[in-house]
Amino acid sequence: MIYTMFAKWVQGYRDLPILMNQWANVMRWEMRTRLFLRTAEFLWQEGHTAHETEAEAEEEALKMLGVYRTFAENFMATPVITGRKTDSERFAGALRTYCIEAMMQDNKALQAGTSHNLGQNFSKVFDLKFQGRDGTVQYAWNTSWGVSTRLVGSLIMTHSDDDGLVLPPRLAPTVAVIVPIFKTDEEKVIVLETADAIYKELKSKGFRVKIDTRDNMSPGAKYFEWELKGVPLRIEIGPKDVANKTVVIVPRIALDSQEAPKPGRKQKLFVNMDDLFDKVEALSVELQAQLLKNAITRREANTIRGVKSYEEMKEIFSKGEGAFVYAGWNGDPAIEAKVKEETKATIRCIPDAEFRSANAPDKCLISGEPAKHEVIWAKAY
RNA sequence: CGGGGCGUGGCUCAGCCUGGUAGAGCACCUGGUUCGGGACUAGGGGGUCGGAGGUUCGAAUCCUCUCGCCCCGACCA
Repeated sequence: MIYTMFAKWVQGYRDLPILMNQWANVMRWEMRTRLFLRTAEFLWQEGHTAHETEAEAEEEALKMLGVYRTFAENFMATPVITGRKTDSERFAGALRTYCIEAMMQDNKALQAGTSHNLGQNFSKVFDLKFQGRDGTVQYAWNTSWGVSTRLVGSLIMTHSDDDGLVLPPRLAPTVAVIVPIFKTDEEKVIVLETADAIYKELKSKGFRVKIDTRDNMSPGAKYFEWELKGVPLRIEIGPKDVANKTVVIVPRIALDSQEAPKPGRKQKLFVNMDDLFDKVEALSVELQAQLLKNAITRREANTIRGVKSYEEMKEIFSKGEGAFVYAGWNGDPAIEAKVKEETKATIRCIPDAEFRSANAPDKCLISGEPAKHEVIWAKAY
């Protein structure tokens, strides 16, 4: 449909480049579905472009991969590895398929987004031609790229812990929840008045905040409930706080800048009411960064480089879900098939330079032949 | 499509083998005491046991059929 329209719209090089983006619900026949990661119906975003030159298309494909990476890292706090797919994992009609790969907490890999340089494959099928600067008629160069609601799954599986969901502040519908604490009726009046003032102040400054005034629940029960829902910051305010003009802020995850909490405990930060807004803003920024940092640390701790033999790699994948294993590969699809058969691990990508090992292996781990690429092996969702 | 499992108050499940007054925890309602990490206590409401048929004096329980859901495999973003 999109290429049919492209073919009608594009006559000369001045009509290029052209871009169409759409959000659409997609239905797929899936024998086995998995919540968020593989559903029979899902919402996705797909973009398509047509360009005058191959170089321009390549640039676009890489640019969009970068956009996805930025969103994953800066908003979802989910670190990703950018790279290229091998021929066997490449999108059928593409020249090259690029991807962002994330590691979940069970060490399995999840493809979080893709971007394809389609070459002229589609333009030839749909007769998408234009008259070039030199007067000759040429086929356009295409790209396509997409992400889906699978990103929701990756966010959940990257950050959540035994207490429940953990949401990055930049995406959390509620960034902070205020829990008032009181015993007597007199305390209730005072505390609620102050808590409400704080609530209104934060809200008026554009902060996404909620106040939990339910009186049929103990404060502790509320803490657990909001933690379960992944709210990044909790603001506790009780009679003592009102008297001291302070509040207690409890971050959803431990922050490196604060003293480590005792096991089973959470960090409690005593904050002056006067600079509450600045503090809350700073803490949400810090928490956002902490999430990304924790996820990178976890990924690197479960990444294995310098594997000596295929036997060693098989050993790694025989235990639990394994790891990201960096190894040399001779470029032979038969090797991929063999490893998949024997370990269930596949080549997730040929990583970009930034992610390659300092001293990349020069031999294929499986065949012993000279390595064409350093690749990442992992079990995938 | 092949293999396995499950349907019992709102939720999670026990009871079924060996038929005999439908249960527990959570949730809900009322009172009292509580409230800075999931409150306690006393009382209370709520269930055609997925559906149909059969066996039996008697079926949540045994038999037959049927509907729905879940898990595993191949498949796949």
